[in-house]
Amino acid sequence: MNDLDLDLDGFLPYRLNVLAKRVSKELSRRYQQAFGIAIPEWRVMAILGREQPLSSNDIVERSHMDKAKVSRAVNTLVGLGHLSRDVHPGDQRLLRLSFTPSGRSLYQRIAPLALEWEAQWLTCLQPDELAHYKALCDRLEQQLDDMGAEEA
Amino acid sequence: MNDLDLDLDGFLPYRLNVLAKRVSKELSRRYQQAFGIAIPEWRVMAILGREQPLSSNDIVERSHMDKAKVSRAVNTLVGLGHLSRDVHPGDQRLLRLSFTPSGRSLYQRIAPLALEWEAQWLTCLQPDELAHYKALCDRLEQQLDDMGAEEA
DNA sequence: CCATATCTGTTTCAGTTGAAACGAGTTGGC
DNA sequence: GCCAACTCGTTTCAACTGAAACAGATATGG
Repeated sequence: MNDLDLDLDGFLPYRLNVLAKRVSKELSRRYQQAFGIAIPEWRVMAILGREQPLSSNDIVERSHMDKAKVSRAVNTLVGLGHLSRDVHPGDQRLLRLSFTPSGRSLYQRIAPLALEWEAQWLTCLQPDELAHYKALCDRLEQQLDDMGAEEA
Repeated sequence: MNDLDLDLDGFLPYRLNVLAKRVSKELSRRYQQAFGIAIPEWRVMAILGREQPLSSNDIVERSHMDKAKVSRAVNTLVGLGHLSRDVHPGDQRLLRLSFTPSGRSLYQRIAPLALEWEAQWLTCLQPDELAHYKALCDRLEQQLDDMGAEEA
C-alpha cells in the first residue's frame, strides 16, 4: 500500500461515522424501548431541559437539526402530551414550547438514563483523557468552521 | 444546572454525531460534485482499492455497511462501468467484484482527493495529538464492543 | 441421495430524511 | 399605509434507509 492508497480504518471521516452511528443506534434503542421516543425527540427534550420556553427556531439553532426535523419532533412530543405549544403573544409566527408536567417528568427520567449510559461508555477513558478527547473534538469542529468560512 | 441536567454540547454521543455528520456532508458533496458518486459507492471503491477481487459479503464485513446498501452501491458502480461483477467459479452464490479500467482510474483520482481533504482538516492537530485522538477512538469503540458482549 | 439448514445477494416495504415550496405573519422602505 | 422582502414553522416530494422476505446456490446429516 503506497501513500496514495487509502486505509479506510485509518481514515478519520469514516472512523467517526462508524463510531457515531454505533453510539446513536445503541442510545436510540434505549430511548425507544424505555420511553417510546427517538433521537430527534430526545434532543428537543434535552434542549428544553436547560431553557424554557423556546421557539422552534431556537431549538434548530441549539440542536444542529434542520427545521423540518424539529417541526416533526415537536409535533410528536405535543401529540404525546409532553410539550405545550403556545403562540408567542408578541409575534404570532413564533411558538412558545415548554414541558407539560408529563414532559418534565419524562425529561427527569431520560436525562439520568442518558448520562448513566454515557458514563458507563466513558469508563474506558481517564478523566484527563476524556477532557483531552473533547478538546480535540472541539478543534476538529473549529477547523471545519474555518475551512467552510475560507471557501466562501 | 445540577448534575442530572444535561448539557447537550458536552454529551459525547451528540457531539460525535454532529461532528461525523458535518464531515460526511462535506466529503459527500465533494465526491458527488467531482465524481458523481455518494459515500456508499466511495466506500466500496476504497475497500476494493486495497484488495481485489472481493465478494459483496467481504465488502459488508470491511465497510460496516449492511448488505442492502452494499448491494445497491455495487449495482450503481457496475452501472457506471466502474466495477465488473463476475460469478465466482467455485461458488455461484459469490460475486467477484473488481475494478474495470475506468474504475481503477476513478479510484486513483478519488483517493488522493479524499486524503488531501482529510489532511487539510487535520492540520489543526499535531501528529502526536492525532495519534492520541485515534487511539482514544479505538478505545471508545472497543468499549462499545465490550458493553455489547456483556449485555448478551 | 434427499431433505433441511445455511449462505449469498436482491428486492420489497414502510419509515425517515432534508431541500424546497409553501402559507401565514411581520418588518422595512418609500 | 402599502408593497416587497423577510421570517417562522409546516408540508410536500423524491431519495435514502435498513429490517425482513425472498430466490438461488451450497453444505450438512440422516
